[in-house]
Amino acid sequence: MSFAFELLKTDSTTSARLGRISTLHGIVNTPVFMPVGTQGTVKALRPEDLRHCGAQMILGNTYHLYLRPGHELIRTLGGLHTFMNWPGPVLTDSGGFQVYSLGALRKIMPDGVMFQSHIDGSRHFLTPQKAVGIQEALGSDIMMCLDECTPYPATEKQTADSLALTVKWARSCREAKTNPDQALFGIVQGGTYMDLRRQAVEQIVPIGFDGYALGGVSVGEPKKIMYAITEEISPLLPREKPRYLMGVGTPEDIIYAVSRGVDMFDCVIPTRSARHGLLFTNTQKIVIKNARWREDSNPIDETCDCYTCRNYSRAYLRHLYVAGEILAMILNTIHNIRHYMRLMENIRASIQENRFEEFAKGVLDSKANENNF
RNA sequence: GGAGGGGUUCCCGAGCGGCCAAAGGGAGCAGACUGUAAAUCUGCCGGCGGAGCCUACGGAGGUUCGAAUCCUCCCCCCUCCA
Repeated sequence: MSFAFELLKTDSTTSARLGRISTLHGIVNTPVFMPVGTQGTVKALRPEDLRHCGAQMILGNTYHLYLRPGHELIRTLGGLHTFMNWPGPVLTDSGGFQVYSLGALRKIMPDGVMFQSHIDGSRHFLTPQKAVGIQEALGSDIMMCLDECTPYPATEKQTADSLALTVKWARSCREAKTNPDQALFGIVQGGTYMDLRRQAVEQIVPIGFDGYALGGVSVGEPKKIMYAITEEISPLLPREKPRYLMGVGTPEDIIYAVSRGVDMFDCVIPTRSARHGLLFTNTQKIVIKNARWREDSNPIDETCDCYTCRNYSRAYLRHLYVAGEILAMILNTIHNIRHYMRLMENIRASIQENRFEEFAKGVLDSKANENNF
């Protein structure tokens, strides 16, 4: 068993935790933010860009890689790490999010999900067993259970039924797992119903996973609810296992969740926003296409050490974006990912130095000033 | 000199008596994006605080209850023939 989690430190005033995940492909310091690389690539970035930005672990996606190019092909070519030339740790999502996001193209059944491919319309039946099988073929370091990411809004009955399915599938996934070198995480669902969330914990944890995820948040519910779920449920998860808040989030969301004891995050926000021209800084969000940057010779963020900020002006980045140049997406993504990685580095350092609460407050205060821009 | 075609809102371009401040693109301006069907999507885009009014379809007249649309003259542009 090459997967392990070590809890190194817990913050004295909050529930923030400092930890270390060991995998066959390397060490991951937590709290960690994992850039999303759905189709075997973090869009617009080369692996070396990711490394230079400080990325430790990235995501891949079961559903997408199964459809194209096919998990057996990837297995034949040496697994996902080799295939995509990313030697570091990889976490694969199970396709559970696609159960949600491809709502119109799938049918949920007791034993799995009937998907209609968004690529060519062909039909595919994804079961918990298959989801694990695909992820074993991909060779990811952390596999996720197939779940149903319950949509918002959903009635209590719908949510309970959905949760029952997720729990049942979690057991199937656990049983289907054969490779001891790959970790498998369980996922806590339960929508916006706290009782169901607690039940989910009670039912998922005993199955015995290497880590636990909080899923089904950031699907359109009010932020308050997401925070409440995080606050309530995170402490109920086993202390000695990594906690993963799926699909989250904004820098503010991450800081909040870290303060409640969450260790792992992933989100498309930094990468997608970058491609769409929204750039993060400590004090403001920059919509790079805005006319106000037309003649601005400053970098996106004076305090940023990324390749983009060290070499290019806002005016140039605006030009590239407006002109529709590929380089705009590359440079923007490098910046946003580096921004997120620095955020996580700062979070880890502040926990280490027992000043996380102060750090969090500082960041949130400067974020609050965004409204002034 | 002769024959034909054309000048529409920032640009291209439809409209060819009322439903036209004028289709559709583009440009411009702004917004959204949370386990990626996303280099995507949305809104605004003549002026004046709105119902409304004003200014607008090369220019000037005219016909008509009503004109970007019909008529007259003028000014430009393009193609072909001499």
